[in-house]
Amino acid sequence: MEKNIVDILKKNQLSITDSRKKILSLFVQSNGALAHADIEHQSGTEFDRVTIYRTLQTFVDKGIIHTIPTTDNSVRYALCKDDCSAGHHHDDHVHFMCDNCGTTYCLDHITVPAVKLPKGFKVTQTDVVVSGVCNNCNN
Amino acid sequence: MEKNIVDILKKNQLSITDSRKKILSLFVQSNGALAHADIEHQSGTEFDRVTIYRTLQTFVDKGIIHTIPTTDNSVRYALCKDDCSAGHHHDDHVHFMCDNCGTTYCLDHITVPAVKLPKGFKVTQTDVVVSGVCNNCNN
DNA sequence: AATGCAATGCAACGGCGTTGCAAAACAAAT
DNA sequence: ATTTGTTTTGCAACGCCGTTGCATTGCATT
Ligand SMILES: [Mn+2]
Ligand SMILES: [Mn+2]
Ligand SMILES: [Zn+2]
Ligand SMILES: [Zn+2]
Repeated sequence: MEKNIVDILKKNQLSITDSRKKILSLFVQSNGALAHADIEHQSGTEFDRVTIYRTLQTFVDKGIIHTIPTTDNSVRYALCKDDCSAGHHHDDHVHFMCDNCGTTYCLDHITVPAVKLPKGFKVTQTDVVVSGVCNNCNN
Repeated sequence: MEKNIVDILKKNQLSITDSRKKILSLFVQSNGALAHADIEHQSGTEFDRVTIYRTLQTFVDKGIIHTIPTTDNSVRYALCKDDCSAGHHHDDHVHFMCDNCGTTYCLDHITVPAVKLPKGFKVTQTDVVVSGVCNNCNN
């Protein structure tokens, strides 16, 4: 869906460049989250790594992708399927990391549970990261 | 409690060294989690930063401290108050990061909720990181 | 086609975490 | 207390990650 990719960029008032088209298409095709290294690898020497960093940051700012907290503290990104916009992310779903294949999934339909905190604590965001074996590896 | 510190080290079959005593005492005194930089700062030029890295790793291996997943993907450590031992951590409590003062807390009495996952996913660990304003800043 | 502005590539930098190795410190035995 | 073997430490070096400044290129608009 080359068309679809361009539409997403236009809708977010981003100019259409090769790197943005390529990187965004990688996210659309992928079913799991992508790290900077994944993108660098999958796009060969096509783009400078700085461009990848900047493109990822732009996409996050625009609400096109969101960062995912991980237990191995690496930075991963995935498409926002929620109604995210510039400066307002609403990706309140559970994330899953497979210990076997390393894939990180957005479980978009599993919303994070409410956590009761001690008096005096004000909650603004809750992140849930589940580790284990994914349905793809579990057969 | 100089005595207490040494006891913990002995109980874990670790030789008693200046760096281990110092670093462990920092954790015992602190009410929040510590990053490598915090320890480096609070111990001045007393120890090489490599020693701090190795000491932290040793403590994690022994089940004395545990790592804490954070949303800003920095590495933080805190004392295990649960019955953790070498190779077997059981720190299934919620962690809280204050957006205001930056402190990361172990909410030892708040256990992580069970999360229902789609069929085929096997859960081995669940991490919950809550962000917001802590009870110390909220006054 | 020309213009103004935004994005990219390149080079350099600082910070983080790791590794190898020699020196120092520790624990156990004499 | 001294010796001995083992563990820990400090130092140096390295690679990786993410950032920044700046000149060049590419994009969108007229
Ligand atoms: Mn997600
Ligand atoms: Mn904890
Ligand atoms: Zn898997
Ligand atoms: Zn606070």
